[in-house]
Amino acid sequence: MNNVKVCVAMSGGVDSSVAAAFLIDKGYSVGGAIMRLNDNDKDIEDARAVAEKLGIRFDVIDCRSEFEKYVIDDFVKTYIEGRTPNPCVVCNRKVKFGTFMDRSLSLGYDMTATGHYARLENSGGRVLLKKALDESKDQSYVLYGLSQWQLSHVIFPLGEQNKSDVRNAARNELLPAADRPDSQDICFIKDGDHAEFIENRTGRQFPEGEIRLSDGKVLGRHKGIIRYTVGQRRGLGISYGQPLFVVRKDAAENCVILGNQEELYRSSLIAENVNFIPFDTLTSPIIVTARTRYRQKETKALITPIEGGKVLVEFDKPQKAICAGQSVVFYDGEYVVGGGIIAEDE
RNA sequence: UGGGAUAUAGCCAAGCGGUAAGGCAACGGACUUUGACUCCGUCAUUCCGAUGGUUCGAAUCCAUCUAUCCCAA
Repeated sequence: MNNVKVCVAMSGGVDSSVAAAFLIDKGYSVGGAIMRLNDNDKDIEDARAVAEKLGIRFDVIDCRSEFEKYVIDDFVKTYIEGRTPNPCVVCNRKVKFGTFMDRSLSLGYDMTATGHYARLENSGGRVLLKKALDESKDQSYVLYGLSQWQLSHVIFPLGEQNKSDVRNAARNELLPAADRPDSQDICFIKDGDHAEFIENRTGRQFPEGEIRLSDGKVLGRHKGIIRYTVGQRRGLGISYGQPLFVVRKDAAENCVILGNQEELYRSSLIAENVNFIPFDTLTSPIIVTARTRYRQKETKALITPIEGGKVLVEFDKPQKAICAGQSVVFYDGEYVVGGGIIAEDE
């Protein structure tokens, strides 16, 4: 038994539900709360049902304005600039472990727990972030942006678990969420059409433009630059004898540039909005392993601090389809060293 | 309207008398708390521009027509 009061961030899904159940079993004083991010009540009612089943307190914390301000506006802005955002990274840093956590703590809780697959370790006065034991479910990539204060108020009950164990636990506990499918896609875009979402939100239309080959030859027309992302192959509608990929987007010229697979490789990039976990600031170059997208195998890289608080990342082996707006995350073995948002490739 | 060439799925293309390769695109699925990538599957059974003919059998040979391209006028 302990008297630590933990607020579990409930989503109505399997992971957060089982996380709550685990903490109850461990003797924590557990309550639940859900972020209200939109006007849809479905998830809220699902989460409430889980909380009732578990017999715990349940609160709804309204995060709509912060979610719009930090996540959706950034998402839209980044796309308009011709880059490809990762809203989950921003949401975790600003909303889930920001607004939501602050408000849950102000309800009287000591800690916040989530259903993320990742681990924490106290060491030398800092809280370190580690990959999940089950690397196939590891979600440390989307958590690199958390501050020490945030990490020191977080519990990840599922960090040592396998997904199948979690599902079985949900069934054993007869949790309503047991067979709910894993979440995927952008939570605030229902039909998967992010371009339509951006057009509706901004009231703007993003005009057609040229699709060019990297040598300048015009191959066809695109349907609005926000519909494409670097590395994309499908949906281009261009038949060329070999597969073509988006190698670059030119927002100023409103054109999409295509090339073959080889043209997708870059050996370095510059990251901004960087955050580090084991230390506050990168003062000298260090060797890490790095990934430039979620669920990618890491590659050895040298990271060097440069002006403006940015970091130069130089890879051992060229990386495919480095995409501005996505996050690069640094690791040291199973520890997350930090990460940042890709500003440009070189 | 002299000569030559080519006509195979949305695009490129193999096939050279024995019953339609492959690539690209597209579509479907898997994977995935972002966008992508990747992987798996589907995609010419009134048929190989059209119509006739030769043959046991033709996209493959022959004839005619049509279309397109090139050269020459």
